[in-house]
Amino acid sequence: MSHPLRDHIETVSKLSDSEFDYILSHFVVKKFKKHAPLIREGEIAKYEYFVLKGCLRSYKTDIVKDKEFTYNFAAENWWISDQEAFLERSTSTITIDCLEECELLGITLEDQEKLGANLWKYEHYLSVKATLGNVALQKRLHLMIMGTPKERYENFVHQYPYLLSRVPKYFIASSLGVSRETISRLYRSNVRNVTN
Amino acid sequence: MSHPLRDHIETVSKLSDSEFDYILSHFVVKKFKKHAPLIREGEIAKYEYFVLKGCLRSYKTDIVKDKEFTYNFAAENWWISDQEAFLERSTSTITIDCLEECELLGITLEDQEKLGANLWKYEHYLSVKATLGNVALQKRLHLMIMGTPKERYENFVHQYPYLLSRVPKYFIASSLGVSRETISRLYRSNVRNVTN
DNA sequence: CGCGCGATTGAGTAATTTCAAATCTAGTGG
DNA sequence: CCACTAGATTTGAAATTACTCAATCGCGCG
Repeated sequence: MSHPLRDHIETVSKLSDSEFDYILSHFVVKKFKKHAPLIREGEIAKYEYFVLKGCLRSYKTDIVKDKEFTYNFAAENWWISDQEAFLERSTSTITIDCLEECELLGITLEDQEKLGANLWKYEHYLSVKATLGNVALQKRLHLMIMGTPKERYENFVHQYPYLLSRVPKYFIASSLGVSRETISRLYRSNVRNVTN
Repeated sequence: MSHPLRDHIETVSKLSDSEFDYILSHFVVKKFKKHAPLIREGEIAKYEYFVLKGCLRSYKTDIVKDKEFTYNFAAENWWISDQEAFLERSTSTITIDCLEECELLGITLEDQEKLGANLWKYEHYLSVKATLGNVALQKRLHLMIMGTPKERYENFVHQYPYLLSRVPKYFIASSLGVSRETISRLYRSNVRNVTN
C-alpha cells in the first residue's frame, strides 16, 4: 500500500510493510482549519509535522521594524516545524499558520527518538533529510545574497510553481527578502516581455 | 582520553572508549599547507572533514558577475565539506581553501554509512548535527534578509570573535553579502564611537 | 452589489554599491 | 635589520537600485 510518508522515507531506504506500520504507529493525524495557528511564538513546539494535505507558512515578525520574514512554506509531502524549539523542547520563536485547511501527521520528540533508536533506517532517514535540508538552505542563502530580486523570484517560480496560485504574492515576497511592490513590478515586465 | 572529535560527538551521546576507538578507526588524518585547495570545483568530494587544527573557507565564484560568495568558515572542531557533492558522490560545485596550515580528520561516505549502520549513536549524532546545522542556517538566512549590514557584521563579530584576526575582512564581507568598503566604513564609525 | 484583501502604480528617498585611488601592513629576501 | 612588495584596508564621490509611502485598482466572496 502506498502512503505519502512511506514514499518519502523510501526515497532514502526501502521499508517492509511491517516496518512502515511500526513507523506510522508513532504518528497522530491532526486536522486544522484554514488560518488556524499550528505553532505560536512562545508556545512549546511539541510536534513536528508531515503534510498530508494543505499548505502552511512559518514566519517570524520583527515588531521593531514592523516586518515579517517567511522562513518556509510547506505543502503536501513536506515536513514543517520549529526545528530548534522541537529539538530543544523549548518555546517556539516562530509562528506557523495554515494557509488552507490542513491534514497533518504529527510526531513528538520522544516518539521520534524511540523510533530512531529502534529502527536504524528511520534514524538514517532523519539524518539524510536534515543533510538535504542543509544543502537546500545553503543554496537559498547563496541566491538571497548573490541574486537580484528578479533572480530570486524567478527561481521561486521555477522551483515551486504549484505554490504560486496557493499563497499570496506578498508572502512569497517576504520569503525572498523583497518588497511586494518590487515583485509586482517584476511581474509586470515579465508579462510585457511575453506578450510584446 | 580526551579528543576533540570525541568531545564533539559527546555533546550528543556519551561514548565508551572502545566505541570512540571504533569511530576513529574510520577516519584518516590529513595535513594541508596554507593556501592549499581542499576541494576544487568540478572534483569529486570524496571526504568530509573535521578540523583538528587550522582554518578554512568554502566559497563559490560567480564568473559572470565577478563576485565571490563565502559559504562558510571552519576552524577547530568544525566540520567542513561540500555536503551535496559528498552525499551524492558527485562533483563539487564549490571550492574549499585552507587559510592556514591545517590538520584534518577525513571520512569517506562509505565509511560514514558503515559507521552509522553499525553504531546507532553515530547515526544519531549525524542527524542531530545536521538538524542543528539547519537551525543555524535558518538564523543566518533570517539575519541576511532582515538585518542591516551593520547588524550582520556585529552578529558575526559576536558569534565568531576568534575568526576576526584569522581571516581577511573581505572574506567576512563576502560571507555577509556586504561589500568590503561598507564593512570598512562600519568599523571606522565603531572606532570613533568608542574613542570619542 | 458592495466590501475588503491583495495587487499595482508612481514619485521621491535612502542605503549600499561601484569605481578609482590612496594608504596601511605583514611577510620576504637582501 | 631594513627595504620592498603584494595583499589588505580605507577613503571619497558618483551611480544605482530597491524601498517607502500613498493612492488606486481589481476581483472574489459573502
